[in-house]
Amino acid sequence: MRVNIKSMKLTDTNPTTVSGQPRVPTDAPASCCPPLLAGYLSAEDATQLAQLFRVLGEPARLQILNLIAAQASEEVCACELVEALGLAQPTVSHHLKVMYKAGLLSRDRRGTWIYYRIVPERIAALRKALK
Amino acid sequence: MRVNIKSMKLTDTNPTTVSGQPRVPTDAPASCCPPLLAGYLSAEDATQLAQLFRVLGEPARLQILNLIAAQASEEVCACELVEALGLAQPTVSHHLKVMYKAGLLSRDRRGTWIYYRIVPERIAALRKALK
DNA sequence: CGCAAATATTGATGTTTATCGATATTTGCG
DNA sequence: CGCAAATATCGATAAACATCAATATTTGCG
Repeated sequence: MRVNIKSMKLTDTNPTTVSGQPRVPTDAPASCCPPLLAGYLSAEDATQLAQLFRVLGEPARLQILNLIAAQASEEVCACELVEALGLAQPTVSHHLKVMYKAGLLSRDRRGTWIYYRIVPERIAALRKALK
Repeated sequence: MRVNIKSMKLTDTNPTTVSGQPRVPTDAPASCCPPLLAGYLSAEDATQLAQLFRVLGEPARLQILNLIAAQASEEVCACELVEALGLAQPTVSHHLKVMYKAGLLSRDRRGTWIYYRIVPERIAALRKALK
């Protein structure tokens, strides 16, 4: 799919922060779905929730989360991940994009590097959905 | 180099119970993986855990869980699911098999019918892994 | 056994997606 | 601007998988 330049500015990249504040993509709701095991789950809720689980359904992505969580700084540079995961750079970039779009990661650009953090509320929402 | 994410080897059906006791597949460990966000997650752990999440990464399967949880009897007949989900019978059968093999569901055959239950420990393990 | 109902398997098909090499874009710096 | 490093996108490929129709298997019952 080819996105033209004008719409790209709006949909794809949102302005990066120069401060130290990580950002969260606008299209990812903070909490997604009602509890899976209590109450009624609509088809749309099921689709949303499934999409989130699917993001976690990839070993490399789980390892990314684990690697970030292991840092005292609570963040990790994308460049480090390439080496740590043993995957090609485009592959890592893809996984980061998927997780970012799912709202599981926030990003913070500092110069050439981009640092990723876990969005804890998003993980908590997932845990909550498993109630 | 291509990393081959090995799919679950579906050894065929294990013996079903004739008694009223639900069974759990032997190849599914009760609890799977160390916490995702604390401690070190090995590649194998990541693969195992990802496989579990992937099972949940399908709306129909989430709806199955939700439907079972909605029953006062805590169980549901496979035949009811076909109608409830609006999917073809083979498709439902497939989803049930996947969830059963993943240890998320237990089954109990009573005559021609097969009743499925949620395996709560398995869900709890998943929630625990999201810590 | 023979039938009917429930469930499972098979085979085919279309979609999604993980992966990589090649290449483009972004960013800081001199 | 021009260069180098980090990241993103593109295009291709292969694997995984959801889905269904057709068919097989299982089960209870008479």
